[in-house]
Amino acid sequence: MLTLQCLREERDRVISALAKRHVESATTIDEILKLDAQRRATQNELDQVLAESNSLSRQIGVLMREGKKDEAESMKIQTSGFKDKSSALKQAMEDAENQLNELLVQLPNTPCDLVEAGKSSEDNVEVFRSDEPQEAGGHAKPHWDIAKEFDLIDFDLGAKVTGAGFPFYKGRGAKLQRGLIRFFLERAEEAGYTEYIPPHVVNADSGYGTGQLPDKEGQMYHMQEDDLYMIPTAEVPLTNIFRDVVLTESDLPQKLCGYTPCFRREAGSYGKDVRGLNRLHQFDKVEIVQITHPSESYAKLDNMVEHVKGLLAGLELPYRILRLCGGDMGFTSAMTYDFEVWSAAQERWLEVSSVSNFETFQANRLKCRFKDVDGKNKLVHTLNGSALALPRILAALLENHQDHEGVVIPKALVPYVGFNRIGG
RNA sequence: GGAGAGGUGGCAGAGUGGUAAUGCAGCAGCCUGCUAAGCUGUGACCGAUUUAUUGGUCCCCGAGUUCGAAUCUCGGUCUCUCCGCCA
Repeated sequence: MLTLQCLREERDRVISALAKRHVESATTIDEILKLDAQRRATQNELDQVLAESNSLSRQIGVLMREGKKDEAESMKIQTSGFKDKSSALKQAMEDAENQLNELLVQLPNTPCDLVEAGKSSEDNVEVFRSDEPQEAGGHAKPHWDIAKEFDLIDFDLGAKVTGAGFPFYKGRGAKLQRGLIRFFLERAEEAGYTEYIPPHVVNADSGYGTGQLPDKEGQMYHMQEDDLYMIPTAEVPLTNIFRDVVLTESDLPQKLCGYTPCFRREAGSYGKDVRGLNRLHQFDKVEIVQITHPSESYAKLDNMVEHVKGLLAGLELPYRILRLCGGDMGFTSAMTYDFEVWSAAQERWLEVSSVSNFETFQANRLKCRFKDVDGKNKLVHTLNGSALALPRILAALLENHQDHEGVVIPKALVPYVGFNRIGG
């Protein structure tokens, strides 16, 4: 969430930045500032009461030690009233703080200067397009047909055993999946990311830390009995490693990566959007995360974009990169690049990666800071990106690399999957 | 799942009702005739402010008892040991 300090000092800049998201924030922010002032005033009053009561207690302590019980008893009488007064003030302070937080949590991150205003995905800016040709063949088979023909994925079986959106991968389909994961992880390792295998289930504090809670409560599977959430992305456990952590400046940047399954309820999706591998309740993804010094987060964002470009080039897939406009960006992000691969049979773009800089928005919730040269604690910047999400990559591989007899595996991937084509 | 023990600063470690000893490490300053020793300071969070200071909170978390809680009571959580179950 946004910091109070930022709202106090840069009220107008925040309002105009949020306007890029079509969020009208002036009223909320002014209400927050009012509550903030109120809270501080209450705290001053409370501190005074506590100071007086502390000093009396201390004096009683001295008298007791000296054995002057009568004097101590008479002094106790003076303390009556402090308790009511202080608990009333505590309550008032807590109320103001709760109200303030409730409002603060509703404000999304401020988009960075480069981000266009824009209303929807229509207004995203294409910043790059690869040289790979986008086949637009009426003859191209959709991936669900290819998957069936070569028995790579069984959607019906998944529906029987679990439900729609939970496919089985079989035989070469499973190997392809495993090979892709290894390919992505090893490329990340070469780029200096340390691999983690995190828990696939997290507690509510972690969900709050990265911003899934309270905003996107309904997106995650929740295990009521233990109050735990299945992760919608490895971003959640990986970034929460740094919750309540103070790093030293030389620890920065931290670069980590991890493969996990991701679980999303995706309530309300339907139609061609969810056909085949387009949208699943469980899918595999390799995620990269960086924790950086504020001065270099945008340079690192560029590095991450380059890294993902390298992966897609290795897979020889046609793709484009979009800089999301204010209206289409996620709640917590200050700037996001989406990667989309071309689906030859569906003749449309499929999102396979989203690379974002959250600046201090997550760090503020996480309380992840570093000690700067002056010994002051400052919030870090957090970034993450998919590198990459598997199902749509698999779909694009099957559709774009098909020939008359089957599917050709791109050279870079062959060592990881152990075969160079499917069929034929 | 059952029984027991425990959680104090970066680390070690005292503290059974009067407001957190001591040691080590790190950092900064001072001193010093040399790989040293010594001395001083040293956290986080929320505030006030004349930026020199200054109030409050923090002994795993939350409630309670008390003028006063690291210390007593209740609940939670995590760690360790033993038993049971188990890939």
